[in-house]
Amino acid sequence: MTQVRRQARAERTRGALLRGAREVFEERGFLDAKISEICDRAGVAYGSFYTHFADKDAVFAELIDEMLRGLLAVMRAEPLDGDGPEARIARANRAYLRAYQTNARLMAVFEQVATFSPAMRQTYLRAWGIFYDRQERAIRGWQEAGLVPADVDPRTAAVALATMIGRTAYTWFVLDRPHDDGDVEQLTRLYCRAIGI
Amino acid sequence: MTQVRRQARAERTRGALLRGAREVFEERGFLDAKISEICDRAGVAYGSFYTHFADKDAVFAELIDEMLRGLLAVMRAEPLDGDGPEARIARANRAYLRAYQTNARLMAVFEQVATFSPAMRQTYLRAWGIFYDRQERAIRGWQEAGLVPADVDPRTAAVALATMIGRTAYTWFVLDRPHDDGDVEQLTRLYCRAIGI
Amino acid sequence: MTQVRRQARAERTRGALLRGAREVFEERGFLDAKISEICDRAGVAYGSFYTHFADKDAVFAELIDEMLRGLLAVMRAEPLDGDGPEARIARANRAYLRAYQTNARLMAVFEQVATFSPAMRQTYLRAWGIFYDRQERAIRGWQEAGLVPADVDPRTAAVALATMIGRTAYTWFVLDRPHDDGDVEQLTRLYCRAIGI
Amino acid sequence: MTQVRRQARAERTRGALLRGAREVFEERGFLDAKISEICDRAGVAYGSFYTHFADKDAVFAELIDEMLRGLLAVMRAEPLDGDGPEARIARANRAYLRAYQTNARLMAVFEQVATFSPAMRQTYLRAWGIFYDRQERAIRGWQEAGLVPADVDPRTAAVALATMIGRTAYTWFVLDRPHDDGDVEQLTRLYCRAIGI
DNA sequence: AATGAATGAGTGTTCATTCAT
DNA sequence: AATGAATGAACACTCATTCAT
Repeated sequence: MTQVRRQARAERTRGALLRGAREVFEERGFLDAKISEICDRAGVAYGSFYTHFADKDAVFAELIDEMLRGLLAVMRAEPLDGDGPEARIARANRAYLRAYQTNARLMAVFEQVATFSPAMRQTYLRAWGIFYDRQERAIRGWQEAGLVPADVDPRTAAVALATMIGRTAYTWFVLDRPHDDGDVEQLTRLYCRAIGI
Repeated sequence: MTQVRRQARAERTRGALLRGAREVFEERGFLDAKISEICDRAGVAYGSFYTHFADKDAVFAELIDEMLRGLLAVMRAEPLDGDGPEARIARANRAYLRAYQTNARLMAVFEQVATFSPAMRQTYLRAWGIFYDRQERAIRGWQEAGLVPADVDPRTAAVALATMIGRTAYTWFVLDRPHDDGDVEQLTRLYCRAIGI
Repeated sequence: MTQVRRQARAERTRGALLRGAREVFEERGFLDAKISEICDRAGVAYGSFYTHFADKDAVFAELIDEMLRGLLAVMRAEPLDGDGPEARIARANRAYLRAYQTNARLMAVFEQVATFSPAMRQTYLRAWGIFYDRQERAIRGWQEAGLVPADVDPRTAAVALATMIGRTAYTWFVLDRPHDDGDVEQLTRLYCRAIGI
Repeated sequence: MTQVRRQARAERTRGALLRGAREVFEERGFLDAKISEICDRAGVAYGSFYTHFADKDAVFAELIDEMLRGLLAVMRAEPLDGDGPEARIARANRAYLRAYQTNARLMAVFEQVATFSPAMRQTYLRAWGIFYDRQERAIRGWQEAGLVPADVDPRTAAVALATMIGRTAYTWFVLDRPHDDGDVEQLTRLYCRAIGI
């Protein structure tokens, strides 16, 4: 029982630390985030941080994993309006942009860290790999169904168009380029036409 | 003449420093670049750095300005094969990707720094603004000539497609995603189709 | 209890640092005092300095506050020989000079720092203000009691005579002007006569 | 003739440097005075400073010597109102305070530097020695003439009272303690009474 | 588990002074 | 004499991480 209580307490501390870390990373970016401030926000003693995380990179990695899992969940939950490739593409784009916006501040830090941390770059590449694969499979399927012309290379198209969507999200929600809701449809139209739909 | 000789010496030192800085930034990224190493590479005393640059940010900014100017020059020099929108788009993409590749390592650092330095972010946004504007004008012109459908929004399309090309360059040359020469053509085809050409 | 022990350790470190700082400031003056040397004297790691003090100015300020408090305590403890204004003035002068002498080396640094640090200048002015006020009140009291002529302006006299005593202490104990014990009496006689006693 | 012209030119440069130095020292104090700023003010090349002065201390010393000479000249020029010891003391005090005020900003720096530079401290002590001696001689004379009681020790009184005047000047003109013109008379009255006049 | 004091490596920047023209 | 570029020693401060209670 003491065991259980201890674990519960530890879990609470850990959770507080995670929440504090997210706040601090979002406000200051990775480089200017101080462990001491994370502990302050968590209402936890300075040294306790290291009871739960190996180092600064470790909390960050955990936060990103959590965010990425949430992102996929949100995307899966996105409703499909109508059917056919266009509806699917619209859904994927809408879902991605919505999920990105929700996490924009942490996403910004993710992109930042991927820039100088080899480990985080791997995570970044892996996440993109998943998107690329998924879209490649879809395009390939449409192609086999005769909905997409044969001269489209599914892999290249998937990479380029996922990149377009992904970086547009960054441009809109991190760099704050002005945009409006209609732009999401425009984006989908560009995507569809690009692969000949 | 003495005047000139003096300036010449200073110019030489400054140049050496700039070259050393580029090397070091490319090898280590901005954060791990040490002024002392820059000076070593330049064969110049530590303090001389500060004779020519206010600080680390200042050399970096100068390097980026220089690179950006070079990039535009290279792009202007790219030959046009054939005519019509498709040839123009192909040319722009080819030029951009080639120029990016030439400067890939410094570009990577540019993207990194834009991630945490407000000043560099401004430079970054300004540079992209130029590309967006240029492509928007082109699309608008084709639209007026009846070559591009009316339902394409020139601004949104320009931003999205420039982003696609730009981020693909990063993906290929910085993140080292595999790609081959044919992919450039694929990219151009996607671009053209996306705007209905 | 653990709490107490912890605080006790911190208090010990802090005290060692304070003692080390006093030594170093006294030997080298403020400008040539190095944090590293303070830590060496305290037998403490470099970084520990910053666990206890914000910066060099902060330790110094604390040292000065402590010294000033001690100075007032010593002065209050000075015995009064006889009564009447002359005895009181003699006592005050004796006390001040004795207390100054005890702290002469740190006093010298205080005067030095007050010369270029606005914050320390404030402390300096405040401390003098206390002396001025006290002597002004005394003179005013004697004046009301008919012991001091009406044409003496209590404030001006207090400021000028406190200044005389104060700067004489500096001259004797910091600048090492030769002087002997009888000079204290001379000083008191000058003070008394100056205000017509 | 070239010789002469050269010398004249050098003299001009030197003078400009001296004026620039005074400005900068007065504005920033010794520690924050930069050779480069002195040269800027003088409209002279950076390196030329060392053609005329051995180092920063050297210009400062020269400035102080010049100021001290001027101070004595101003004091000698002060008119004597009436005769007798009181008139002489009034004159000396008036003269000193006036001369101090004229040079207050540089005086402040002089006091500052005397605080950490052994050489400047010597100059400081020497200058005060002159004042002490002069006042000691005067008091001794008046004592021999029966104008001052025998129990006054001329040396101690001279040192203490010169100190009073000198530090009051600092207090008024450097530390900006409020004071008015009548205070000069008060000061003189305190001085006179102190020595029994 | 929690606490918070202790640790110490790491580096950008300043600026007086020197020196080659 | 004048110029101004080159030099390099010197140092405070930060903060992630460790560790004794």
